[in-house]
Amino acid sequence: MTIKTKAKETWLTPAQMSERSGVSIDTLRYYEKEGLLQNVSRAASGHRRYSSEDILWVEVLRCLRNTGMSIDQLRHYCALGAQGTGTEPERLALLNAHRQKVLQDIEKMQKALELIDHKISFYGSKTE
Amino acid sequence: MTIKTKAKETWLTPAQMSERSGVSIDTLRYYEKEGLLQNVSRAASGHRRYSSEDILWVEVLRCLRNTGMSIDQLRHYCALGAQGTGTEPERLALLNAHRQKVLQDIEKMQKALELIDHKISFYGSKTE
DNA sequence: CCTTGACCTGGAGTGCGCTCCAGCTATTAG
DNA sequence: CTAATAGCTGGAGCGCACTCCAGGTCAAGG
Repeated sequence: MTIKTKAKETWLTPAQMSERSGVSIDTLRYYEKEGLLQNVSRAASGHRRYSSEDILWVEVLRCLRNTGMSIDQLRHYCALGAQGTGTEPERLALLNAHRQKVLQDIEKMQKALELIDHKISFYGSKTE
Repeated sequence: MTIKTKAKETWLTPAQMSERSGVSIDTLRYYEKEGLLQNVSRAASGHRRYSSEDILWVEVLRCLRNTGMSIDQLRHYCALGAQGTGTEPERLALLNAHRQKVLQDIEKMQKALELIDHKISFYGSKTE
């Protein structure tokens, strides 16, 4: 159970959050709908107010998304987080598995890069 | 103009080509339709027969696709190749631009990896 | 009071890169 | 000859990750 410190936080409006995180407002709402972003606060008006915690978490989400984790996997990971204590081993396992995948992806990219470089060097000489 | 050596080549059927290249038959046809795979030979029956050149080229296509080049960009690159001599500088430029993008992507992945590792190390200690 | 603009919701639409399908032809095994 | 297998075509369909839209609410400025 994460205890939110009641200290004055600077809440961000959707527009500010979007600007700050580089994620569109629509996508933020989409993430929330999919359960990737939980317990987003609301102003009396019903408008969202994002906390600094949310900012950090969206950063993590983007990091995982950018490295190829699917929304579905992310949803699973977040669901574990929501269940709280006891799920840490599984969460850790998921992260480790993802880490391996990213390492492999990087390797593949580097292999591909070699081929591209090779192809480029062909153009250096006259014949294709 | 690429002059095909008339020497006995071992032509591959679509099924063989698919097996060999790891690209599905449907995708091979799709690539051809999109102009990424040109002048594929045909048997008298009308069935495709892929040459060893085709094998090599599909490998290049996959390499570029795997590193994030879009079908659209690939189409452009292939169109240049089809136009023949004179387009080499532009082709080279495209490859170089792509190379830069791949380098940046690798860097981003490595940055992301750091965050993931950091997150993983958190689970090593007890608090999330 | 009226307008403006940011935000709300549920749901429809989009773009990409395939993937599948119907209906047909050709080749091969028995 | 027949049946099974592989391939052909044009076009429809799919999954993912958003992205957009209609129709409505709310708060502030003039």
